[in-house]
Amino acid sequence: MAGPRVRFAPSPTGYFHVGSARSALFNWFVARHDPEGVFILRIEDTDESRNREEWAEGIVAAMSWLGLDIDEGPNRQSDNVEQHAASITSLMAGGYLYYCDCTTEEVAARKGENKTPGYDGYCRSRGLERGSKTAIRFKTPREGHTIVHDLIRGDVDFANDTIDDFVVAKSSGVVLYALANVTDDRDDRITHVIRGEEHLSNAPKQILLWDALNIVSGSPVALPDYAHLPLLVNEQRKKLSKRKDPVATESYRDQGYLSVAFVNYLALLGWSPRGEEEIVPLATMIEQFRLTDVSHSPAFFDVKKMTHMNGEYIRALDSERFVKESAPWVRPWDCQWRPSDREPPWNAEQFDEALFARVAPLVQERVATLGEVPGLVAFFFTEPLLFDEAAFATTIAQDPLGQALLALSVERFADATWNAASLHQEVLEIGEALGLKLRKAQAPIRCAVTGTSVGPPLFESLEILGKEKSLRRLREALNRVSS
RNA sequence: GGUCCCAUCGUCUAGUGGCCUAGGACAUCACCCUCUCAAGGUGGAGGCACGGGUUCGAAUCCCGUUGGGACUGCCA
Repeated sequence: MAGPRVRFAPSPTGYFHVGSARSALFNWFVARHDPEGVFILRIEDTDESRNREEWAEGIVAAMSWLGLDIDEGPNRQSDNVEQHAASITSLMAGGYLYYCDCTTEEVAARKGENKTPGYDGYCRSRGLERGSKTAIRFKTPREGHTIVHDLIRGDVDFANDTIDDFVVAKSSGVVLYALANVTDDRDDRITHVIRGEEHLSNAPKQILLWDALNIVSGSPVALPDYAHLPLLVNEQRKKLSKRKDPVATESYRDQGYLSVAFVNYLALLGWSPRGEEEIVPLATMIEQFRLTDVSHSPAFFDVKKMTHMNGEYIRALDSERFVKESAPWVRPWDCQWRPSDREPPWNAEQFDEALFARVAPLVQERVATLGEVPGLVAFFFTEPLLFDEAAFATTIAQDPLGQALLALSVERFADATWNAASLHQEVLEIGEALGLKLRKAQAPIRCAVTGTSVGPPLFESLEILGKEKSLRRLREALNRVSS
């Protein structure tokens, strides 16, 4: 028996929605779970306003970043317009469709108090011919029920009389989603339709179309299994909105989320691996994933939790890999891909790759996203130093003891052996001389040398920065007080 | 309004009639570690929406209530 054939069928927009990413991932899981599974990408671009070339490229790029490799495609729905038209022709011939010239206003006006949902079927028996203003509607059966066999939710029962005679083709001739999608799914021999829950109410219409097509085409295709994924919601428990919520996958990439962490987190939204551990290898997810295990209720997209997981993934990288992954943020100029609007505060001349490699281990365990890396190492590469004025004021400017400590440090550092261990010892002693614990004694030096009160371990940083530069900064900080 | 979906800690979830005094993770609080900040360690607080059934026994099954949500386009 052949494996499952699944498709991810996004409509192009300006970015890749995280909800789409999750749908794509679950489809991909189903395909990869079976050695013979096939994952198809079909871009549904039939709406004229949604067919910009770069948008489709964005989808492919985002999926490639996520590691969701495609077996067939990307296919364009717009390449299938002939098949869509053929569906219309045969369905019309079979008596399943009719022309309708009602305007939106007329439909609404006639609806009135009527109990019938949506369109009331006014044109069904008018025997209209094709015209420039005629849309095409489906003759939804008035009797009976349509059952959606949903792998996640079980059987969902829709009474046919609650479904209106929906439009399958616009007056312009363009075939609409419901039919275009079904036609393509039939042609692609899709076995599992896995998509967001917002499509659940489309399912009975599509099943009706599928069955009708089976009859008129003379070549029946087995109905696919359906699986409607729980929605991704915001804090207000509403479907993630492109307006109000940060939903662009690309922006998470820009911020420095690792794709493996992103995927792992996404998988946890509506599904969970066996056992107590949530951070699991991709292969484990693929192996354990079952559509029937997907949860029924909406899931909140919790960036905080994802950030924590990303931190764990970053810390688990070996140092060399961390340096490599950080490249787009620390030396974007020689990277193929670079985050948008995130230039580091230094230029190619100031940056020193070897030096960065030495400090990398110090920052690796301190960041949750790669986008935080430049901020932590900026003092190594920028000149002049950028000061956190509040920190400068409390640790140096307004603290005579801090100034005394800096002065003493300048003296003693001049003859010090320049490595972290002995610098540590020096500062310990300088502090003692002034009656300061190391905690207090390191603060002014840190601020003078790095410009802030927080950062990588100080003594290692001094060692790497070098004696000359460190001493110069200590003096400059002192000078800064008087000016 | 109509149709449909959903309901375990603040959040994501484990749980498929007895193993549940409900487990884990994030967030949160306390303490430990500590040159700052993190990370890490230990511990704490925190949940089965409500009401009826069924059953010897229900977070788990049924019904109802309440509450949330999706859809209701000549968009997908």
